[in-house]
Formats: sequence, structure tokens, C-alpha cells
Amino acid sequence: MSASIEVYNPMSPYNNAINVLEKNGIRATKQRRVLAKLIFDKGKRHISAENLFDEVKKDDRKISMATVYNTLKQFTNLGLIKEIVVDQNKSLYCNNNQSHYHLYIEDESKVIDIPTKNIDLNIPSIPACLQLHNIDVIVRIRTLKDQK
Amino acid sequence: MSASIEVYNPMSPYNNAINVLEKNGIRATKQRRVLAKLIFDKGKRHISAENLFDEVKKDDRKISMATVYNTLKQFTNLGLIKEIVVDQNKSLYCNNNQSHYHLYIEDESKVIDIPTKNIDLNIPSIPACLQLHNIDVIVRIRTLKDQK
DNA sequence: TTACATGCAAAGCATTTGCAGATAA
DNA sequence: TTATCTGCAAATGCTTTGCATGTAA
Repeated sequence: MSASIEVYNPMSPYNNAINVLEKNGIRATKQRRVLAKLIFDKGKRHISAENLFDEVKKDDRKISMATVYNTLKQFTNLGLIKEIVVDQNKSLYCNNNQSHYHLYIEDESKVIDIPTKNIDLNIPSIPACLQLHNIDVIVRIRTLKDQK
Repeated sequence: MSASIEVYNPMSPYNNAINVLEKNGIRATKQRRVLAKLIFDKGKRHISAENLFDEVKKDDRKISMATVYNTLKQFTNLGLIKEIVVDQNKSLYCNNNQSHYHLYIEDESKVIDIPTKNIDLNIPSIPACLQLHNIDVIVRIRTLKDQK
């Protein structure tokens, strides 16, 4: 899988949350600026819609869940973040733009990135009429006490 | 990953849906018998709760969604079937007891098994206090027309 | 000025739960 | 007989939508 979308790189001094919006031709509204900053200017992490909502509130800014969801979906469609469906009713979003897989600690609802180079994935070729969209690898881990 | 749960093998003449129940020490109620038959006696396939519900109804049997979900969860905990969370609000259950991964055709909500031997997966070792529960590999495919 | 974004509240949807009545062993 | 299961209906939790209002350019 090597779809090469130009993605915002949090390490580059020439980028920042604001021009993520500009570069992608979406209006730089107050809410989107706040969200972009939280998503792209805090290093690699995994974020849920609720996390984001809370962080914005803690910052004393006004936002609604609908806007958080709209924006997450928009950023996802633009390829700026990636949705990880770890469980029924639990989506996390990932701002790591390097190719990687996920280690999911089930009892903590916590996700850790595994660099692709540590996983050797060799999938069979697919017919020309189909397009590879994404490969999710979720390695699910639980602590020993937690066996049901 | 080599957790070796004794799993019902649909190919064996010495097994059938009914003794899946006996073997696992769960009461052979009418509903569970019907469900077990639909799940284990129809070859490899991917089934949703709703599918099952409809199939039971079509068979002129009485069942409720609650029972379908209870039973699916129970069979999953026993390791008899495997839950695949393909999307938010969409779980499929898989009665293939061989180790394998999944190809998910997004626009058709269809899943195809990929035998493990076709994917070369080499994950890093995990700490002793943690237990590998499961590795999900979902290769997501969409038809070319379907690019958003 | 106006196309687009926001926010509320309501709707949606798959799944879970509480509980009274039914049933397998 | 009794522990367990079923089925209904209501509750849940996340996410989406409709629509009136607000706002960036």
C-alpha cells in the first residue's frame, strides 16, 4: 500500500495546524483552527471525538459534538488522520502519518503504534477493478488477569 | 498466535451443531439449537446478527434479537466463532476456525477470508505480563468508482 | 453578499439490559 | 424444582442529520 497523499508533517517548522486548513482548501473557522491545533500540534497520539471535545472545553472554547465529528470525518477523508475502529462503538483517530499498525491494549482502551517495518505483511494481489483502500492490522492485547 | 481452543470442526462427521452445545456445557435450548445449526452446519461464511435473525424467522421459528446477540456473544467467548468489527456499528461473525485474515469489500459489506499462509505477519514480541489475544488483519478494498 | 459552517436537538442504529415469565435438566 | 434462558421493551452510547442561525472571505 503506497498511496501517497501529501500529509501534514508535525515535525516540519514550515507547517502548522493553521496551514493544514489552507493547504486543503477548507475554511479556517474558529472551531477548525482549535481542533487542528489539538490534532496536529501535540505530537503523535490517538484521540477520540470525546477527548477532543473535552480538550476544547477545558480550553474555554465553545464547540459542539456535531462539529467535532464533522471535522474528524473531513480530516479523515482528506487523509490527514486515520480512523481506527478498535471496538464496536469506539473509534479513535490517529495523527501519525507514517505507515504503521496498531497494538491495542483492550482493558485500557489504549493504542500504541507499531512501525510497519516491524510487521512483515505480504498480501496477495487484488484484481485491477478493485482498489486497495487500507490495511488495518490491530494486534489485540489483554493483561493476564483479564481472561474471560 | 497459537491459542489452541478446541473448536468445532464442521467437516467432521462426529460433530454437529447440537453437540457443539453439549461439548461446551451450555443448555441445548430450542433457540440455541436453531442458531448453532445455522452457524455451524452451513459451511464457512460470515454472518451478522440480523442475517441470523432473518434466517431463523424464514425457517418459521420464533426468536428475538436479544437471544441472537446473547448467543453470538456466548459462542464468541467460547471461541467457537470470531467477531469481525468491520465498521462502526457493523459486526460480522465468522465460523471459520482456521487461522486467517479478512478482505473486506467496503461497498458490498462483504468479507472474504484470506488464509494466513498468504500473509506474512511478524509482530514484535510482547512483555510477559501481557497476553496476545488476537490479531485482526482487515484488508479494505473498494471498487474504483467508489473513491470519495 | 453568500456559500459554507456551526450548534442544537432530535433521529438513527446496532447492541445491551432489566425483568417477568418460560423452560431444560 | 430451580437455575438458567428467553423475549419484550426500554435504555445505551456513539454518531449522524435537519435546520435555523452565524460567519469567513
